[in-house]
Amino acid sequence: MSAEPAGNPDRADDPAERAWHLITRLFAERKSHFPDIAARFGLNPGAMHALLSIDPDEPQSMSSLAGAWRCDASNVTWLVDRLEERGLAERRPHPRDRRVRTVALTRKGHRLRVQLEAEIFAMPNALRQLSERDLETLCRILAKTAPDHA
Amino acid sequence: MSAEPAGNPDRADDPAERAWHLITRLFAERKSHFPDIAARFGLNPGAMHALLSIDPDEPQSMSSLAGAWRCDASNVTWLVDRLEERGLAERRPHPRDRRVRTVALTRKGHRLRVQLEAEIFAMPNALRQLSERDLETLCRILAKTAPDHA
DNA sequence: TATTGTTATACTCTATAACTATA
DNA sequence: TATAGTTATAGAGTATAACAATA
Repeated sequence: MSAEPAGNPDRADDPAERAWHLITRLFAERKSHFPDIAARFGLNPGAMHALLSIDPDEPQSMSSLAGAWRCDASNVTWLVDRLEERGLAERRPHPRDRRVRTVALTRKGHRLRVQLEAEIFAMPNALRQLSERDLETLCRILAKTAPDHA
Repeated sequence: MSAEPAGNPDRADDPAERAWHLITRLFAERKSHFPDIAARFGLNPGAMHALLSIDPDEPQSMSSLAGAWRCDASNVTWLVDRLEERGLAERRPHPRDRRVRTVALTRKGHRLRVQLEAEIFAMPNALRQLSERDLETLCRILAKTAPDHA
């Protein structure tokens, strides 16, 4: 949302808040570039979101996309129409239920998605400036926050 | 964009990429809640973005907002109209240039913004689970990435 | 004459309701 | 009868162009 870094100044003495503030600041620097990136690829926010969130490996039904995107089913129809027009996605029949249509990225859609991800999730330069040792420490600690951490 | 964590799997051996992957994963967890939060406050994405990005301390001109929001000036007129209708922002005359109108948050707008920020930038629980010692280490390293780091 | 902001207008995006096909 | 998806339609949001006021 805002390009401003986050964090409650009243809790600057809380190390968890301070850490989160620093993390959001790192992310805010990227976030401000999103509209430019989308425009450069000729994508509107909806198409960009769709392209990034369609599972590249497993086709999903229209209704599951409506759930994931939190929008009406009729809007999924419209959005997928736009992606199909650009050759980025395609509807496929469901192997068992003939009512269902699944959506998959085309080869072209895949390629665009990869390019898009590279720019959207590009690492901020600020991180690159840290020493190898600091980066390893960062990874070790942050790994503990991952859902699959033992 | 996507709720998926980011990072290039091909570079999993690069500690900077690994660290960034872990950070984006933390942020993705928050990002997925944004639509709910906006809906809960009765805000659409445009209004939420506007409320968060209007400088609470210094009124800005319509044209500067158009630049910041990367949209047409006529859309700023429309958007600010909506905020004014809800009593969240108000137009003010510019002290010297009578062509210019500046936009400022009302007291009500300020209050809503604060509430909004608290939810948007709420710290993920995963961070809270780290030890005091890990959090301090995190802060020490991340502080080096801040623009004002000596 | 150039710039700021608004208005008139059209186009894009999204939702609601009615409909078709299948289960 | 219920569900998946589309179509018809209306409404919200955004842009382009013409305009009024001021510099």
